[in-house]
Amino acid sequence: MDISHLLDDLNEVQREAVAAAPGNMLIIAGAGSGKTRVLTRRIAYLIETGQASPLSVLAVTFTNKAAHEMRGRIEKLISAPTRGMWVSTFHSLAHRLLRTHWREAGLPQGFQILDSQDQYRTVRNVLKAMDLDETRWPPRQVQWFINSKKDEGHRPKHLDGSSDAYQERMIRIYQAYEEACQRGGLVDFAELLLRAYELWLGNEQLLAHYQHRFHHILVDEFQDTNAVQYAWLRLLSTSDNTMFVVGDDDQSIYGWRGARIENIQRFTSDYSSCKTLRLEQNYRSTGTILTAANTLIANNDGRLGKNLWTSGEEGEPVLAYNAFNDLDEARYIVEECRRWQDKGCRRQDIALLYRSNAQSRVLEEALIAERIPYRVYGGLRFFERAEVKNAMAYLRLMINRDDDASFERVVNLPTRGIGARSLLLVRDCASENNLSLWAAAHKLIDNKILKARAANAIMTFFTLVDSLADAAMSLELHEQVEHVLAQAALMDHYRREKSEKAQMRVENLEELVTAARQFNVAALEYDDDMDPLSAFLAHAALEAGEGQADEWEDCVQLMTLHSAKGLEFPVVFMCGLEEGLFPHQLSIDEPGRLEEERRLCYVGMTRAMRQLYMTSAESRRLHGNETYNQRSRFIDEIPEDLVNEVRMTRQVKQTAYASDLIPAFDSDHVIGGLKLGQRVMHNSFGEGIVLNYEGQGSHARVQVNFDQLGSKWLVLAYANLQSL
DNA sequence: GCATGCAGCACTGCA
DNA sequence: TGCTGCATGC
Repeated sequence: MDISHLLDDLNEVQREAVAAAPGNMLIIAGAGSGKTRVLTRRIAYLIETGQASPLSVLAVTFTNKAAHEMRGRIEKLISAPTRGMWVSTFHSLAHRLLRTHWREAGLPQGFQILDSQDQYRTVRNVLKAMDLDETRWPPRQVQWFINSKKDEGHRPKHLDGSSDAYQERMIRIYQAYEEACQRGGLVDFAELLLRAYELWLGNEQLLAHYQHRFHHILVDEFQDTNAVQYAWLRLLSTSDNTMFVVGDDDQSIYGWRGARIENIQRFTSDYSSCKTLRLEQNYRSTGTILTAANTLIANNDGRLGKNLWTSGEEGEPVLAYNAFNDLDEARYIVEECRRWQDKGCRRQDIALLYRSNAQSRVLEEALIAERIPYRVYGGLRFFERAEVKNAMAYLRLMINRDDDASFERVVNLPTRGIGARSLLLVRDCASENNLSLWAAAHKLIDNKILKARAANAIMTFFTLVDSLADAAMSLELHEQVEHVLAQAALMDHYRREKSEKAQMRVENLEELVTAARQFNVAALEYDDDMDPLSAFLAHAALEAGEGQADEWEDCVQLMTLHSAKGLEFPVVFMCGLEEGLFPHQLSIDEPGRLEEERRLCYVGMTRAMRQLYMTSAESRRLHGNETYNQRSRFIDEIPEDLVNEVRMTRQVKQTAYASDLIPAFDSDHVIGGLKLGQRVMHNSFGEGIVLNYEGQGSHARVQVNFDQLGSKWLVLAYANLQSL
């Protein structure tokens, strides 16, 4: 078999990795160093040289995007069909195992996945049932506690709360939450992984089967594995099979999700025969961008050490723009987008990256105003929209009547006369008798505890769900969805609603039918006989609906820095580089978390191929109120000679904030010799920047954001400001 | 039981 | 800013 096409265009280290003799390997792969290429070529090499059959390959990644891309690339490389080869994310892998071995895993056959929204609601219900005050036991905190324990592999029974009353109570809540999930046949994201691990741990035969099957285990983004994932991989690997793991400690950005960067170091000691290779040649970015990123990341301690280099051109300096507010920042960015576009750059080659989703709005508004098409990744995704989740709740109940999360969602939607009082009875009955809500409601009706009216209403609901499930037998997937929308009167419900969003909701429901029609069970790689509806529900929970509509239209790309990982763009704007926003306020005081922010910055910078922009704003409207922040330390950590400060070229023409406070002004307008955005000096407050003004003559006041003291309004006549 | 309006609150990132 | 819970009136 000719394998030259797999090796010819690789550099020396890449080739060494791809064609290495069997054995455990750790590849430290810098950003843009051809990591995915090495991984896919390695798989193709193993198969084409006859060392592996597709059946014996297990390749794991973290995101669906990466998994799809990997499979696609492998398919192009090899002649054999890739069927039977497992290429997927940790979560869908775990899900698949649990589906196949639901009995051994102690789950009902129709178990459903809880996304974090569902999990939050479930936690709240548990707190309610335990009669705990939400202000003392914030559901978010409880949720975080549960997830972090699961990520560590701890069940309530493993935890000791005897020394700490708070801890003790948290453990009891965790316990109660687990019982609620078990009752409802519900599995959250962390549970998928933990259960899959326990499934193998407690089942030698089963484990042996998979150990025997997967001779070649390949892991992407290894730095993002958490304790359970690592333990799971450890279980699977024996002396007979080999691990090929690829990672970059500098790109570990999921510590908050339990990822353990030290798993990389551990790997080399746990697998003593392991060979380590470093991919340091970068094929993506200009020399300037790489040096800037390298210098930045050098501020972190305890790195494995790595220096990216390129044989390509030096390129342009990083452009830094310090806007005087977020609107000005957005205006600058959009203007630059326009310039690139005019120069012939495709819109999809431009990415606007930000730390948190809330930042997208101002950018979107500016793009809309300039009529530049854009696409936002992440944020509220398709399958997370309320109306879509409601429809999905009916579908889930059809498969699993005990799904309490779904029951709560739609038992009275559209309203059918089941009010808070009746539901309270149902919930009480459920927790007293350890029943699901569905079963508890049945019991209440059988025992004639509910009033006739409420009982009838609930009966209507029962009949509806049962008949939907019956009808589903003979319908195609998308017809099932249509049937639900019609029979449960969801479509009518939203058609009647007269809010502005109603139209949108109706369209989303129509889109859901389309999504069901296009959904291809084969795409999920389930070779067992999972029914299409179950597969669709799992797909919705695990894939939240990225890649809906418009994917191919030429659009400017907007996304968080986290979701940009693994992607590359010729032109990248990193927005909102301000202390408190990036690095985020919640991470600033802890060295470990600050370093993770810095790695996130590193990830962002290394997305850029040709031109990198880093923008910031003196003031910003966030969550409804104005904040004033210093420019991010990350910009200062880049060598000055690699950065070009863009000076403000023009003032904003108008502002969209409270227009009653801020009069419109034109660019030539000068107040008392000062302009907006101008730096000034005050005798006692020090230096600052003019943000705003109001009034005229002797009443004129200016708002100045002082570097040390923050923002103040000053009467111009007394302030004695010196312009700088 | 249900629709509506308002006050209070929270809010990083993701499968 | 946007969601949630609660009070209100029907």
